[in-house]
Amino acid sequence: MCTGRGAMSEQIKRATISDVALHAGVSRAAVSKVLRGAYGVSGTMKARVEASMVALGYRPSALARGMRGSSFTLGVFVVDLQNTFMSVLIEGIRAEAEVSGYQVFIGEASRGLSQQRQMIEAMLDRKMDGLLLIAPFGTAGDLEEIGRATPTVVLGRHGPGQSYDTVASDDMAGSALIVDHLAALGHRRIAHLKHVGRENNEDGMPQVVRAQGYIDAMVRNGLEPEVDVIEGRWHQAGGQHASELMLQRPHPPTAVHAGTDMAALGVLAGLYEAGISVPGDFSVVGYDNVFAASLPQVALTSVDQSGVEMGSMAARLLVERIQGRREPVSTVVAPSLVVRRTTGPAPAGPTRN
Amino acid sequence: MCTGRGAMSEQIKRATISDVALHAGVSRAAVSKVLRGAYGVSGTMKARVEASMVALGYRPSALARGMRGSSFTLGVFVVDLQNTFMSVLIEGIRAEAEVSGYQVFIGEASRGLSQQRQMIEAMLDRKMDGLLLIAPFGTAGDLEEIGRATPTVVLGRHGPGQSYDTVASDDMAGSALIVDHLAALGHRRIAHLKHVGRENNEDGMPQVVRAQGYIDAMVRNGLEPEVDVIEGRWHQAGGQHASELMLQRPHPPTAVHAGTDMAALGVLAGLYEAGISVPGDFSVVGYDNVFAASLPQVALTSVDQSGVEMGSMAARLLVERIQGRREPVSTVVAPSLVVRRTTGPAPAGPTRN
DNA sequence: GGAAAATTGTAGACTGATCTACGAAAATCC
DNA sequence: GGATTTTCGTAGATCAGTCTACAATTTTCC
Repeated sequence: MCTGRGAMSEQIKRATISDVALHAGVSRAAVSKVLRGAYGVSGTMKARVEASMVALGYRPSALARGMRGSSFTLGVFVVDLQNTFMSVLIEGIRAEAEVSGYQVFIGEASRGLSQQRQMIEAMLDRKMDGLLLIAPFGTAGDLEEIGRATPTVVLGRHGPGQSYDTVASDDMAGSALIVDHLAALGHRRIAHLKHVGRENNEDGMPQVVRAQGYIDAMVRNGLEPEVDVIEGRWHQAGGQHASELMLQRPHPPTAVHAGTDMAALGVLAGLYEAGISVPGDFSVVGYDNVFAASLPQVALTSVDQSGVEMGSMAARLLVERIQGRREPVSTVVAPSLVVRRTTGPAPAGPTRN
Repeated sequence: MCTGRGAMSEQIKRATISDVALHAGVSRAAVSKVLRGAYGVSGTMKARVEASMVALGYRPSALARGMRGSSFTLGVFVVDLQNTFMSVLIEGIRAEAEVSGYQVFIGEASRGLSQQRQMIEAMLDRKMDGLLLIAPFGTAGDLEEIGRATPTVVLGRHGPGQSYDTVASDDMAGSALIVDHLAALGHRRIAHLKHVGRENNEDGMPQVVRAQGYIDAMVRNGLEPEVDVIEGRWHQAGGQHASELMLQRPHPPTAVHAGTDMAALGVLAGLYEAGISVPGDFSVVGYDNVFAASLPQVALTSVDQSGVEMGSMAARLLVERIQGRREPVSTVVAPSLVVRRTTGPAPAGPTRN
């Protein structure tokens, strides 16, 4: 194993709890008590043990601690790291987890339900104390099962669940903000891109709620006859494809609620290539307020979900759940509209419809 | 602990190796052998044990396995998840790790060296089998120490290291591609944004190599007198600030090698606000070829580092190292230039100079 | 056909912590 | 001042696996 290169590449063995006990002249149990801040330690002993810990550069093995107690680890499950909104959520999670003494590890699974299941099992295999699932695939039943196995908070899906908590943006209100904004600008033919996944288990998924919110708001604005839901996929290519569909209509819409910034960026790309002026001829609204939306060349009007707060809220709920809460909590965070330069007055056209 | 809500919320206990042994009527050691594919198992017993595993829905605890053997976990350390280039690298890592049977967990630490150290210690505490550090902070000495503690591959820093492997883009060649491209377009006053971090331990950091590559290429193109290195930070705000600095010059450059796409996006934002036309009056080149660069509204000319290959290469090296390799390997991946619409012919101006 | 070698399975120590049970010493009570 | 309670510390089981040493077979060899 050890090559003949001399002693410099020796692996330095980590100090264990036994080493500390030996060094301090106490029992392993005593060191463990100091470590956990448990009852039954005198000030003298505590000081002595802590001095030994420092002297030996001791750090407890999270692995071994996890065997009996908790592993002080939270698992964040993410479907797509490319979406920068995820990292905003994660920032909120991390900040909150830090104050509670938990480490956060992120696992990604972009390729569907089976990969997701594998990733979550991997987290359970490592006895993570709690799971944060960001916009996971699967039915509510799948999530219930996970929630029964370990403390779980689901981000980005509307609850309530039986065995897990949820934190979501108020997608109903978000859609209303968008439609009202466009209607106030004089738009009537306002389309909506609805995401349709491969599996059809869409209970509580944002796409369902946003679509419903869109329809409700259209009705409320007296635009029921103009309701126009285009089904597709919420990524850039999906948005680009949708823009082609819209332009092919005999009577194309003048504005679109794209459902997601990624899709909105695709729509903008499609319109750009078709030579349609934004917002002169067409207004586009996204959802998530990702980084790219704020670029001045893009200046996408979008709905902001205050991701950092959602993240820290979720982490807080998770810690509560780890500490024993059983009643499910379902939280909704109010979104806000960020108006930029992809929305403008409806183009002057035939005034009657 | 259990509230009076009935039996439905019972935690289902996981099957352990003992449960499987009991069910199959063999010893725990035998089950362990089957699990590890170790020598000394008859076909009959193997089949029987595997049947029991399936029957009980058994999954080994990665935690317990890690106590003696390996934890089958790779830790990916990331400085900034907002940068979408990271997720491209991670995709490559994950794909390669999967075939070797390792799980990948990502840890982020955006707030400097001490947070980074904490994160890496957390990974060591969990006995991860190997570490992939993406563009970490710290001196080469810090990295050597980590490499001595556990198998380590560093991404995005130029090697070689003693105790760890490196995978980096050939930043020298990348800078040359940029300068040659701009020079061919007739630009002479080509500036470069150099990142300057808080700590000054920049051995092998991309900013150093890219700056040197820029200078070399300028000299090679006979533009030595025009060398113009602007120091700042490689994020959007840094780029925006740099654009102001450049425009304030008595004799402003006509093109910039921004060092990074994030910085380039900031430069573009600054130029946009100043009403400077791109590429009519000014050409901008980034580095990384992130998602936002490909948006048609942005269309940033950039250097592509083929992140997926870099990621899988790094993972491959890490697995080799885990399997016992000691000699450090230092790899450099060739970059390529993606020409889009932020670069164009140099503006016609005073021909002398 | 008996010695040597290979195969197959088990016992039990070990990993590094937690945590219950218990004994000894000190503090409090009446 | 003896009984009771509290405080402080230890022994040793436990978590869920791995892995070495060894015993009991079975196979191979000459």
